[in-house]
Parts: sequence; structure tokens; C-alpha cells
Amino acid sequence: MPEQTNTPATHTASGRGIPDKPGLEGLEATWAARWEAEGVYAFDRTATREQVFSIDTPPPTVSGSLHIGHVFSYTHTDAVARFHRMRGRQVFYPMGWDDNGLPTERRVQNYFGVRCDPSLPYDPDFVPPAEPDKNPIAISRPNFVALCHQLTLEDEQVFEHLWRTLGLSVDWSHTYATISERAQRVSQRGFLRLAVRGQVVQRTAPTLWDVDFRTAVSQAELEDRERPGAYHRLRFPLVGADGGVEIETTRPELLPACVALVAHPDDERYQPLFGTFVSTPLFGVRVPVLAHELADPEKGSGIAMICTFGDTTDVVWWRELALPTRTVVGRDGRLLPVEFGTEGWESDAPLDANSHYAELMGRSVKQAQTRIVELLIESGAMIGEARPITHPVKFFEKGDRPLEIVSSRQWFVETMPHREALLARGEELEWHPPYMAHRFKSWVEGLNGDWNISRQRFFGVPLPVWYPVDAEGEVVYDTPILADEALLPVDPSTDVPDGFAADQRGEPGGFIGDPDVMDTWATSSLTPQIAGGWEDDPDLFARVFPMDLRPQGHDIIRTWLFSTVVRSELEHGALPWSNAAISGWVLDPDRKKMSKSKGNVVTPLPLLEQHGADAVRYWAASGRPGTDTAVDEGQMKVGRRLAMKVLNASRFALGRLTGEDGTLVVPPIEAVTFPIDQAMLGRLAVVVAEATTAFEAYDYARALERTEAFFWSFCDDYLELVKVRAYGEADDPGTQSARAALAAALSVLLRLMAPVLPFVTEEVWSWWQIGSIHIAPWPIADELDAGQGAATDSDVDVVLEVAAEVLGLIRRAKTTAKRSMRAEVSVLTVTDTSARLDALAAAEGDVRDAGGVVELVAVIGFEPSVDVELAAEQS
RNA sequence: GGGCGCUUAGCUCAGUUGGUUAGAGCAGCUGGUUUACAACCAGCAGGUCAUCGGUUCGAGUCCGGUAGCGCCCA
Repeated sequence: MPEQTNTPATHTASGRGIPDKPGLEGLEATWAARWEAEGVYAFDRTATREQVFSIDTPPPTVSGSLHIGHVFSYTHTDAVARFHRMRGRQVFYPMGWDDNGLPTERRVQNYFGVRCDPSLPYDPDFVPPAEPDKNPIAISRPNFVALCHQLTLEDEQVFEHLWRTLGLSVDWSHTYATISERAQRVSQRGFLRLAVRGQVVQRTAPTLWDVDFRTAVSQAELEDRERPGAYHRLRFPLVGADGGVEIETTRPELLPACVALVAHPDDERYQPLFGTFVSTPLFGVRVPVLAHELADPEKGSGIAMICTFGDTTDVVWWRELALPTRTVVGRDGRLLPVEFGTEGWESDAPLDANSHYAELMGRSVKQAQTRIVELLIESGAMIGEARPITHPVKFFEKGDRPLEIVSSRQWFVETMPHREALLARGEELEWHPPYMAHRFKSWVEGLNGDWNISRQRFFGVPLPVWYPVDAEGEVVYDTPILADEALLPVDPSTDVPDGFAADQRGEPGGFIGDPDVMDTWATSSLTPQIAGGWEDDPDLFARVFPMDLRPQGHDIIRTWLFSTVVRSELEHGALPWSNAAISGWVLDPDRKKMSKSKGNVVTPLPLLEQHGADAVRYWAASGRPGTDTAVDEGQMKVGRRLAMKVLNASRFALGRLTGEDGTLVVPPIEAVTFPIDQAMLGRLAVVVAEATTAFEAYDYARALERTEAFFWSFCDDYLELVKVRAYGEADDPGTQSARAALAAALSVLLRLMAPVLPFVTEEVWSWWQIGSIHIAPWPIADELDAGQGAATDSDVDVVLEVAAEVLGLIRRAKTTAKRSMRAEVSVLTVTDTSARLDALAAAEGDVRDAGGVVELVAVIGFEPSVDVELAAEQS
């Protein structure tokens, strides 16, 4: 890194000079290449933990479409990263690609026209069709996974190109992919560590199940959708007494799975029935009437049937009331074969029960509902008509049909026992903005089960587990064989556990691999460990972990942020990072949420090409932390205008510094002797302090706003006021003062804007400085102090204020008179207090030059006024 | 049902601990081309700060109620 100082070079500067016609075109390509070649953003891994600023960047889903939302939040992170880099931190800012999981599977299926059939053998000669056929070709899992790798590699290139165009200051030698060998090793190792400590356990339990994807999903992947449904009122006869109980249900097809009725313990209507039994209509199964606080007396008749399982409340009741399991819905969403009258399916009328059930078996839940309602009506058990309602139904966020809850064998990471610890971590974490902490808190408080990490899918990290097969050929799930950590990553579907031979797979006395893969979040929850080299590179890990910053969107607090906190808590007993900066959503130009189905998703690359990266970044950085922000091309145009202004103002300032031999000569800061120049620098010093404070608090938007506001007034007023003086003779003290102030101000302003506008600031920096602006020191107020302690003097400050005010009034007079700004002012009469007139006097030459004032008359008075008398128009 | 956020000019938004006349950009209108900038510049106009009440010498800002919008959780 070149030697840097806090002041612009004195005397002869060393840049490449000012171009004749500065422009913004092509800056992205030029500087992206230079930064790469010069290693400007290279991470120095010899830095100590205190010198490092490490960022756990969200790995974008590469199989997803490029989204303006990415550009938005990644720009926020990049601005913060650049700030810390300029402050001298070694920024660890790796980029990951999330290519693991369902979105990739779906994209590969559609892109190549294939589907995975794990029962097929690997075909080494398989080549996907050039054009996907309507009827997908069935291929083996290894072939399918190979296509996933092939396509994600292409997608990664597209993303990297976008990021480089956007100017992310990423060290591109530190990338990772969530399906890479390293990521697989880390996630399998993480799993094994949990398993050894008993923190991930396998059990048969009610599992949220998507019948189309045929996979389990976790609570974090749920979403409620309003769907039409209907209350059906059913009468359950009492057992051993006359009369009955009427319940209301939206899922009558689950009646054969009914295991109890439940009412609120305080509900006087049902208190006499607690502990007694009723009989299910059609099936004659005796079920108890029980009490539980979750039963809502206001809902329906106030008493509900518990089925295994209709919804998550059923699961709670089933668990807390220790009820039996009667499963009727299969993994394909159809009703399973069951036989009443057998163990667990005891019925008072098994023949009737079975004949009724025969009408339902094999039907989808929807078809079964239609049929059972007819049967209930025929039998007289249904009271009145079905009552249509709209109610929230749980869906897999990527799914199309309501989730079912099936009982199945899955691996669960325990979260419930750690809820208090997780809540404490949530409070320990510094949230930006702070109110985002509520999202985490309410999510943890609402957890209703451990985290199921088994997924019945193909493209993912396999669970590193096998099971013995006993002499009878039965799989012994209770004694899983864990992989050897030294051999990771493993694929149990092809690798063989220690002590077995390959031909024992699936044989009695042999073994079988766990066919499942892990939830993508089981891998993504380890991004700090994957990027930081956990166990693989302990030296690096010690220098970057726990990380400083997790930036992300608020939509994935309950998934990515939560699961990462869980893993770090269980593995390291610490937070994975000290700060979380939460970005808002990007909305479409009409402030509607963007979604593929609405077709209003905005693609970023055309915007970058049209407006330029700095302009798009400016728009993004104008969105306050955590605030949802609409795509606004108008704001991008403003950003582009700002970038142009930077070029032109710089050209002017640096043009004044050009000596007779064409080289740049920069007077030292001590040459700033004129009060108005000192006042400008003093104000800029305040801006430096404000921008620094804002960036320290991750508020890039405030830093930008303060800097930008100053910059425009600097251009509009200060530059106009000092213009003539700056054009003077090099040995004139006034000229020296103006030039030194321009140089100091420009140097500071460029560095203040560099985090948001990396391209144009670097371009201008290169005109007169050595080395990249992005590793130049962040400005400090001291470098704007001309040495007389005047930088913060309010007597001096008022000089610029009065001068700018008077200049503004002169302009107004000229505009009102519809005259050119160059029109001469024959007499300018200023009436004001003596203090303000003194201030004006200190800048009189500049005001006269800028306003074209021939004669200035100062009048002491209590009613401030400015009278502008314009010279007669020249003919 | 519980919680969070938002409501300021036609539009998009600033307004940190309460303090002169509430700001910016866009859009609108009126002007302006020789020495940084026409992808520009100068100026003008535009607001009962959602609403009701309270605290205070003073409220866009603090407190409470209400309404609307958005989101999180159940």
C-alpha cells in the first residue's frame, strides 16, 4: 500500500492530470479491472482480529433471478465496508453463492427438461437435450447433481459480473459456494459435532410436509395464506350416556384420525364432560374429552376435535396431552390404507368403520373431504350446512398446496431448550435499526418445536449418517453410524461406512445410507464458519470470527439470522457477529411488493447500464437502514447528476491548481488565510464529524445526505464566490488561500463520497493523487484546520453565511429583472448589524466579483435589507 | 389477538437529544449560452407536519387516544 497522509500532497501532485473532457462512461469497466489488478480490496490475513472488520455477506441464491433488491442491500454493505477500509481496517468481505437446495433443483429441471429419479444408475455418457422436452427425462441422482453444478457455475459468473459492475469491494479470491466441498465439509462437521453432544437427534415426530415436493419443511419455511374453507358441525354421541357433543371443524376428512376432543378448562359448558368419552361419527372410535388452555371458547362451538394431525395446534395437544397417533394422510397427500378394529384403531363398529373408510382410502384430502361430508350428511352426524369462512392456512413458502403434517423419522436440531439463551443473544446483538430486534424476539418466543433439518431432496448436503441393517433386513435407526470427521465430506449413498464393504449396502447384516439431505439453512446457518475457515484454517478463523457485521434483509431474520445465531450458540457459545444491519425491501416503482407472479421484478443490469453504477448506488444508499424503498429512476438520475457535478467541480478546482508548466501545484493548508475560506473548511469539518458518526452507526444514508448537502452548497455558493480569486496570480495570498482551501476541501469531499460513489471519486482521485482513494485514509476534521484554530470559530463562520446570503439576493434581483447572471450591479446597499457588516466586509472582494458589484454601500441598521440596483442593460 | 413501523409540498423522502420563518430532490412555472458543468445554471411557487387531547415559555419532534397503510408473530 502506498504511503498515505491526511493532507493532500503539497507542492507538486502526482496524478495523471485532468482530462479535457471528463465523463462517466466506461468508468465501471476501467476501475473494476484496475482494482482487481492492483489488489485494492485484497484481504491481508496477517492482520490481527482488532485490525480486521469482517462481514458475513449474504450468499445470493444464484439460481434465482438477479434482483434489484440484491443491488440495494449489497450497496449498503459495500458502503459500510469501504468506510471501515478507509479507516484502516482490513476488511474481510467474502462473497458466497447459495446454490444449494430446491431453487436450483427446480431451475435445473426446467432448464434441461429433466427430473431426478434416485433409483436410476449413474449414466456417465448422459448429455442433456439441447432444448428441454415437455416430458422430462428421468436421470440418476449423480447425473442430476452434475447438471446442478454445471448450471450454478454459469449463474455464478452472471452474478459476479453484476457485482463487479456495481463496484462491490469484495476480495474475489475469497468466494465460496454453499454446495462446494468445503461448505459440505463444514455443514457435515457441524452436524457431527451436534450429534456427539446430543444436540441433533433423530426421532419419529409430526413433521410439516409438502405433498408436492414430498419433503419435510421447517417452521421457518412456513407462511400463512388466506384460503376459503368451511366449518362443518359434527355431532359426537356420548359413550355410556344419552346425548352428544357438537364440534366444528374445517377438516372433516381427518375424522378417522381423531384422537380426542378438547375444550378450555374454564369453559363451563364442557366441564362436566372432561374425562368422559365420546364416539366418532362413522367410525365409532372412542375418544376422550379433555381440557387444554389452547382451546378457544370463542371459536366454533368452543370444543374442537384433535386429529393426528390437522395443524400445529393438534401437534401441541397431541404432545402435551400424550395422545395416541392415528395417521391417515400419507406423504403423497392421499388417505392411507388403515383397518379399523385392529390395534390402535379400535372401534365399536369396525365393519361400518371400514366400509366408510373404504370410500375415502386412496383419495386426496380434498376429494376425501367431499366424500366424507356426503357420508356425514347421510348418517345424520352433520348438523346443518357447511359454513364458508376464510382462514389462514399453512403453506410451505415455495409450495402450492396446503401443508400436511405427517409422522416421520427426521433429524432435529434442538432449539426449544435454548430459547432463553437465544433471546439473550438477540439482546446482545446490536441491531441497525434497533427496532428490528423485535422480529427476532417474537420469532424465538413463538417457536413451537425443534428445527427439522432433514429434507427428502436430491441436491443438497447429505446427512453424514448410515444405519445398520439387521439380520432380518430391517433398518436399525436407533444406532446410526456417524461418519468419520477426517473423511468429510461424505455421500452415504455412494460412500461406505467404516467396517463395511460396498456390497453390504441394503443387505441383511449390512448397512444403508441416510437418503436425506440437509435443509439449506443447515448449511447457510454456517456461513461465518464456511467463509472464515472454521477448523480448516484455524489461523484465519481466529482473525475473523466472531464477525463484526451481518447485513441482510428483514425477510430472513427468522431463517438465516436466527439459524446462524442458533448454530453459533450451540457450537461456540457466542454470537456469530456483533452487529446486524437490516436492509428494507425494494418495492416496485408503484410501491408494490415485487414478485415473479406479478411480473414486476426489476432487473438491475439495464439500470446499471443506463444510469451508471454510481447513480444506482446513490439511489440505494439514499434508502435509510431498514426502510422499504421503491425503485426510483428519478433518484438514479439525481445520483448521476451528482457524479457529473463531482467531475466538473473537481475539474474546476484542480484546474486552478495547474501551474504554468502544466503540473499541479497544491498550496499547503497553512496558506488558507482568508476568513471565508476558513469558514468553508470549518463547516466541512463539521460534516466530516457527522458523516463519521453516521457511518460508525451503519447509517450510510445520513452520511451521504450530509455530505451531499454540503457539496451542493459548496458548488453553488462557495465556488462562485472564490472563483475570480482562485484565477489570480500564484503568489497572491488571496489566490493562495482559495487554492489551498479548494484542494483541501476537494480531497476531503472525494473521500467522504468514495463509499457511495466509488467510481467517479476514484477517477478524480487518479487525476492528482497516487494510489486508490479506497485505501486512502478516511478524512478527519484536523486536516481542515489551517492552523489558526479558526476552523470552528463562529465569527469566521458568519462570513460565509452572510456572503452566500447576499449573493443569493443579488441573483434573485437579476432573475426577477429577467437579466443575465452576468449583469452588473451598479450599487449594492446592504443594511444590517455592524457584526454582520464586518463579516461581509471580510468577504467583500469575493461578493463583488461573484455578483458583478460596482459599488457596495454598507448601512448599519436594525432592519436588515439588501437593495440591488442593476446597471442599465447594454444594447 | 399481541407487537413493530409509517402517515410532513402534486410525487419520493429528510428533519439525532423539544428552540428563529418546517427542508431537499423530482414534477410545475419564470428566466439565463463565452473562461467547472445544457445530462447545466439561477430564481419562483407549493405544506393546518393524518387526527384529537396532554406536558411545556415553546411540539413535526415528547406522552396518551383514534383512524388509515405496511409488516412481524400467534
